[in-house]
Amino acid sequence: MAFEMAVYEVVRLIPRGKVSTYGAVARCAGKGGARAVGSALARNPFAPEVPCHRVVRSNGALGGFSGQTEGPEMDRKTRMLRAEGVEVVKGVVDMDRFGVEPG
DNA sequence: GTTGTGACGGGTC
DNA sequence: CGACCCGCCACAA
Repeated sequence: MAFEMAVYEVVRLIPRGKVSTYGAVARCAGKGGARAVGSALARNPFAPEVPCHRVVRSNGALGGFSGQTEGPEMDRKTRMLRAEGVEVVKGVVDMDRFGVEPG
C-alpha cells in the first residue's frame, strides 16, 4: 500500500506536456518494479489527482489506461496527452523528446 | 505460506 | 526488426 502511495506521489509530479515510464516511476518510488507500478496505476484511486495518462512504457507505447490495454479508453489517453502538447503517433510517444525522469 | 497474475523491462533468438 | 523468453515487484485468492 505504501508503495502505491509513493507511486501516486511520483506520478503526480510529472510535468504537463511530458511523460514518464513505468520503470522510471518505479525507481523514483524507490522500489524498482515496473509491473507493481502498472498494478498500482491500474487501480488509481486518485483518478483526476494522479495523471496516470502521463505514464507510458519504456519503448514509448502508451501501455494502458483505465484498467484496459486497448479500447476507447486508449483513445482518450492519447487525446489527453496530445491536448497537453505530447505528440502521439500510432499510440507511441517519442521518449527522447517527452520522456522525463520524475524527481 | 504458496500460487497465480498483471497498465512492465531487458536480453536473446 | 519482430517474436520469444525470462526476470522483476506488489497484491489477491
